[in-house]
Amino acid sequence: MQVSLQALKAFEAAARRGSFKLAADELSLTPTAISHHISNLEGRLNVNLFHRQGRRIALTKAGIRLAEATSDGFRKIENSLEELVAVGSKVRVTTTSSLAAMILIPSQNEFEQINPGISVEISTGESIDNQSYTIPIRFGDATAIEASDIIKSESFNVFGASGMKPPSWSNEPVTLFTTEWKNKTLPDSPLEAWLTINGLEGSNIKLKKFDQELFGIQQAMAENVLVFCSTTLTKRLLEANLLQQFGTQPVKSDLCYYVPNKRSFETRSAVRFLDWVEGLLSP
Amino acid sequence: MQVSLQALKAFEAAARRGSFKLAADELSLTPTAISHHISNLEGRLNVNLFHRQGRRIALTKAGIRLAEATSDGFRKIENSLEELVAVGSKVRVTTTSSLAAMILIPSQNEFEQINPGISVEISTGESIDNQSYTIPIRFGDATAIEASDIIKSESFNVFGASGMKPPSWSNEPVTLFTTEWKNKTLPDSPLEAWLTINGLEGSNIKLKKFDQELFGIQQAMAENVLVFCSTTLTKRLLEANLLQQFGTQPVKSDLCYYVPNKRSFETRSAVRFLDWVEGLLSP
DNA sequence: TTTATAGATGATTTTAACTCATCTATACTA
DNA sequence: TAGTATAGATGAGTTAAAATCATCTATAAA
Repeated sequence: MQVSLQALKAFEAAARRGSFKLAADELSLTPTAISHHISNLEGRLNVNLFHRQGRRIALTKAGIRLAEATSDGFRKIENSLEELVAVGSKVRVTTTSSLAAMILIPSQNEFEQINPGISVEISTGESIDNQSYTIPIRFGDATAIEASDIIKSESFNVFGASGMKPPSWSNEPVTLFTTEWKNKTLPDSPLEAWLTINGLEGSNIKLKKFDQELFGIQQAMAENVLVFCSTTLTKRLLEANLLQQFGTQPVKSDLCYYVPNKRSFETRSAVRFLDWVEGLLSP
Repeated sequence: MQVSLQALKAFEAAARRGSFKLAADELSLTPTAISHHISNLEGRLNVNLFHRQGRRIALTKAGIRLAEATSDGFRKIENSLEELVAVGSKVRVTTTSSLAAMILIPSQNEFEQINPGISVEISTGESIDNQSYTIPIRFGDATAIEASDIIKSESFNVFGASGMKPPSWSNEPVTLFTTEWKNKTLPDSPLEAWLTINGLEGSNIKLKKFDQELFGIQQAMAENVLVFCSTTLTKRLLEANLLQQFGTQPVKSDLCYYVPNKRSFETRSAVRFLDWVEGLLSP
């Protein structure tokens, strides 16, 4: 096409505003630039687009036609751009209650301060809005998931509130909170393996099961009871000295946090956010 | 808008062709230019538009969305431009049979040779196609028409084939062809005024009336008879020595050729054609 | 009439766009 | 499984398009 797009943009603005000066203001140009663009356009098309009566201008019939097409065309493009800019400056994450409440939400502010211009929106539950461009961080079976999608493989250990005395596994019965996933297809939390590793198979343990790790951890802290749970979720609480470990060895599990098709997230904000979350969760 | 339209054009082509190189060929640019444009775009939008796997590229979800919008938008604009270019390179004229046959069609070729790139289409009759952008050259009452719309005011005179002897008005009866317009609202052809001016009021004249000047002129030439008609239509035939005058004075009339809203024709081809027609008809 | 404003026009300057040279990764070929 | 050709990325340098400035004209408002 032998005409310049900028000339068309100038024309579109001038046609819409009915004035070269107003068009110039809108596009942050001088009226001279608009005038040059339009006369260039008219020359190339061999068609007058404006009637000029001294300082007054009015669209010709041909100008009206072209103005309709350019307005529609540019509006379509601009709408799409605005949408993309909005998408590019916002990260929407949906994940489990536990990861959201114990890791993401407490760290959200830090991320936003390091990355001005990116706002983060965290939601939990059954994908509240099914909009695209929302990053799901799911909890699942690492053996069934593409390795490149995994953000963090889960290890488990026993934790207690920071003031607690170390438990004596051999003597009295010990109350231990643990989690039984609502989703039965998930691997169980690896309590047996943990007991084996730590030589505690025969201990007298009274289990209480929660369906989300979050609740078990909070309840354990409130009641001064032990909880068997993810090392990921407890990382912050350990660092803040609200939880403690008791010299036991953590045990690896087949559970993990992952993002389906992680590489397909194309906004740079999303990539940056995911990199940051991986850093947050790595030891 | 903070992104360049040229970058969007480059993106649109690359998205449509699925290759920077092909896009570059299409836009007569180097692949480097496309690459720069697209990475500029991605940077400004904070969104990746293509997945790159080495030398293979594929649109991201965001890229697909933007590609749809840009393709639609640019196509809309380009269609309109093509239409305007077509309109700008063609002049369509509709006029009376007489003007068409005796002036415009014989001169059409000359105009097209002086103005390469402009093609002329001449039609007669009741506006064969009511399309816009067709210039009507009408025959009408000069007293009822905007002065600026008039192309040529009509004068009338008596003509005969070039071999004829001058008529002797006073002696024998003279046969004279003349025109009676089908359209009764038009002023009559000014035969009375012409006789007065030339001092021939009492002559013995046998009138034969045609409803188009063209027919009267052609018939008069064929039968070696005099015809009272427009000086405009006979101009070419006089110059070609196919018709002659006999020393009589022409008489002005209220008839004229005109173009309704002449100034509203905005293609430069149309303006040039009308200027040329005026030149053609001026003495 | 005077003044202020919008636009046209031509020369000059600035900036954005394009290319060139170089490099990397991948696909094709032998 | 090198060897070659091709697509694209990257940074520096060049060019051409686009913007401005200065000047001028026509019109609307005061």
